[in-house]
Amino acid sequence: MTTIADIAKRAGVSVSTVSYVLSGKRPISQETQERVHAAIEELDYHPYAPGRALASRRTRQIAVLYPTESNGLTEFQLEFFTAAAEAAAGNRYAFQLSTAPVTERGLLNLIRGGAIDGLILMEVRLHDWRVDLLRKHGFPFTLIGRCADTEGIDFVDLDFEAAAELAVDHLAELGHRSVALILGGEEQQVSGYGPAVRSLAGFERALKNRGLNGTVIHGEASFESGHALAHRLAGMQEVAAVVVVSPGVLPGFVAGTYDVGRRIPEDLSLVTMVPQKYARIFTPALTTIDFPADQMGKLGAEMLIRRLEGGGDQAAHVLLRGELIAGRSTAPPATTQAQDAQTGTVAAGA
Amino acid sequence: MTTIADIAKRAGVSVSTVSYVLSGKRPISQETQERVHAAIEELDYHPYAPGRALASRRTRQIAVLYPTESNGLTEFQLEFFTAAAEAAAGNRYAFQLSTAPVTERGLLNLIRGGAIDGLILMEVRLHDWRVDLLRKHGFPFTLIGRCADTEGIDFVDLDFEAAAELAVDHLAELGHRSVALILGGEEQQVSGYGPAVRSLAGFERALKNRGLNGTVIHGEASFESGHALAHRLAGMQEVAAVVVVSPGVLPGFVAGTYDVGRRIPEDLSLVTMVPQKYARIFTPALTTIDFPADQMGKLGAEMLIRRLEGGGDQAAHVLLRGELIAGRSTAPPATTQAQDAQTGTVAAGA
DNA sequence: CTGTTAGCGCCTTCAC
DNA sequence: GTGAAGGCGCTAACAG
Repeated sequence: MTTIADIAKRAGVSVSTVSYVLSGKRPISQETQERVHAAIEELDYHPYAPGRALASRRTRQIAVLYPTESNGLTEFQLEFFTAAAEAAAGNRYAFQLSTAPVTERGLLNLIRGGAIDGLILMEVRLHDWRVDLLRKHGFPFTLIGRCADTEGIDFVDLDFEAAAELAVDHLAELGHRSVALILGGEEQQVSGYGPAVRSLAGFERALKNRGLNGTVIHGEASFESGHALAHRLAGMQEVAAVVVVSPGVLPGFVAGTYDVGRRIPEDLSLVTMVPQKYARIFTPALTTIDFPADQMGKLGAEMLIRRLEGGGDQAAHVLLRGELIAGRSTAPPATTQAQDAQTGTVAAGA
Repeated sequence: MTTIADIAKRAGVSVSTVSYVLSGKRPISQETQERVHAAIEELDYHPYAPGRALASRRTRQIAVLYPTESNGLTEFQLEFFTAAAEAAAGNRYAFQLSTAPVTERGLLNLIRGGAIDGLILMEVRLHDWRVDLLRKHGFPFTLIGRCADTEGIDFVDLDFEAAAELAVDHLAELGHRSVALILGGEEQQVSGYGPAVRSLAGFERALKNRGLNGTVIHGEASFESGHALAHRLAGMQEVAAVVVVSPGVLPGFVAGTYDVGRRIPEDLSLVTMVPQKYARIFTPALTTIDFPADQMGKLGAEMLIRRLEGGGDQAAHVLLRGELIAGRSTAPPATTQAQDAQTGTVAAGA
């Protein structure tokens, strides 16, 4: 194996010079640089990461913690991961996908093991022990979603409160006076799962503002559960408008709705919160509040990396607002034009 | 930071003893082991990966190479990744997702950089330079898909040839005499993309066996392209049965089919090759040949790890066969029973 | 602008 | 069954 010592010898310089040529951390004469680079070419040298990591105490690896048992958003997650991985690669960082360590011991092992420089946390709870632990140990991290106390920590989140309001407004404008909200399991409210808690808050606020009637329904993230919900909703005659927040129930819910003989949008207006790419799979295309998963992945990774590179004196708080894209699942034949547009509001502050 | 030296001192033993207690690579007396473990507890020691990696020349990291520009199967990829990540974690390996290095230089950097022990390759071509390069350098890897010469290399692949036959048989039994096959872009045939090449072969064989007429159509992996294909197919009156191999065209194709006033399955029988979970999203649920993405991810990771651990003297060749799951997209109201079953044939040999 | 050198934390050969 | 010691490849003081 070729090492910098070989390069040094070949180029007639010292090892540190080679190291500095590579890192650029101190000025090296043009001529020396060229000799070193020539040697690197000739000997086909590739820096050896573990050596580097041991000496510098940095691995240029980041990881995303994604608990598998979570209510998989499928399309969303994939876009998120690939965008994050690309952003990482663009900054010459490796991107690691970790599904395992939900235990304190596991997480400790991860951050003390020295294999990664920073972490991206998903599925964050309002009060999340992982956040507390990372903070306590001073380990760099970024949240996808956010906890209650965001003092000094980076996050990028979706504005589910605004999204729920937007959804209700949309349905109200279609003439509905009674709207149902379908969330994930009730334990999500209890455990303070952001999307569940905040969309509920936005929902209630919008109802009040508009003077509408509302019903909140919980369902598990499975096809069967969604299917059952459709049946249940069919029994509630007065409700012909529904907002589905939990993506997991969606396939079953839509299928179930047709199974009970209700058509979308003729008999039931539906607004969802999934990527447009996903919403468009359904027939007819669902109306959705489209959140830019790829932007989140990119931002999440970049925020973390910036912090790792020392640029993160000020915490970055990014709250993305989703845009409502009408499918054919709500109103009389709305626009079906493909549009990839999306908007986001970005705010920085402590 | 706590190191094994600290542990050694605390336990009153030498550093090598601590190391051996941790690795179990040589017999240590019960008593000594206990003292060491006690010290580890008290000092809250966590082994430091880079040190370990530098000394042992192994990182316990594997990576999957996933070219982003590929025709993303979304659902499939996500299931695959998470299953692979879990399998890796189960064997105490970290799982890395790499989207970047399509260049020879990038790949060389990756395998010479020492950051990973082995690679999983996706989107393999019949003649794939990456395979040649890895083979030449003796770097451990596993294929998802397979190349022409699989001598001595591990792979897990889907049997697209059998799948295409199965699809045609199914359609023939429904009474169709003329069947269309929708593939991805034509360049996939040229570049020898396995799924495209092999499903075409199976398609043609099945046509011949059954004495049917066939049409082959290529489309890009985009909504718009799929939409256009539906229009095009509508112009071919005699064809009321179609097999869609490329998942990318599916959403657009289905939407387009409805847009031209054709119903599925009443006016058009459709068989696809996507995960059932995905097929079920469509309304009505699509008939699909369901490949177990999670099994592939698990197997791919495990095969690689087994090889890394020295168990891989014999190359493992795994060819998974998909099961046809009838949705409501083909025949007169077929079974809609949810069934998660799947079968696979496993063959070992050089 | 360049060289010398002492580690980074751990593994493993060699000696006992 | 246990110790001692020499690296693994690279970085970053410290010297000039």
